Amino acid sequence: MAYWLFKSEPSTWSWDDQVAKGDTGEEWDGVRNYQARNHMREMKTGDRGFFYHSQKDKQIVGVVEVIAEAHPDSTTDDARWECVDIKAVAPFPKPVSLADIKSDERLADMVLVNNTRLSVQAVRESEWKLICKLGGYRD
DNA sequence: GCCAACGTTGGC
DNA sequence: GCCAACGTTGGC
Repeated sequence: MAYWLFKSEPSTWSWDDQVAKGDTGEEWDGVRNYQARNHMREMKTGDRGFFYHSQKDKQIVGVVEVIAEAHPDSTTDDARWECVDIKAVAPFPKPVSLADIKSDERLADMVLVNNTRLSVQAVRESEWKLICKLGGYRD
């Protein structure tokens, strides 16, 4: 199983919006970046991801699950762009902020720290476990 | 609101 | 194929 991180501006698409979709989930559309798209192509049903609020929030607020593998992005006719569907699994009892992550040397290699602009990122298993712990979330 | 970092575009 | 110009993102 692989782990990922999905980043969104809460004013555009927030954790609450995601939760409101329930188990039906929603496609993670609108990605127009090759690196991010390539990550989505690698995703398998059942993979887990963090849901990160950028901009004002700057924290990981919950866990999502991939429920459909890469398919054409319905918001464009451009065949280059694909996306997966995800659903909310559970919120973090204690959201983990960017500042928390930056202050922990064990997370210094996270993409979130080193390539802040990438909207869909890969997360290492060690990072996943540590952040779940920090967030008070039991997998 | 500013600015750094990065990706994309388009002229040559 | 290179590189300058431009647009966007996101942290501060």
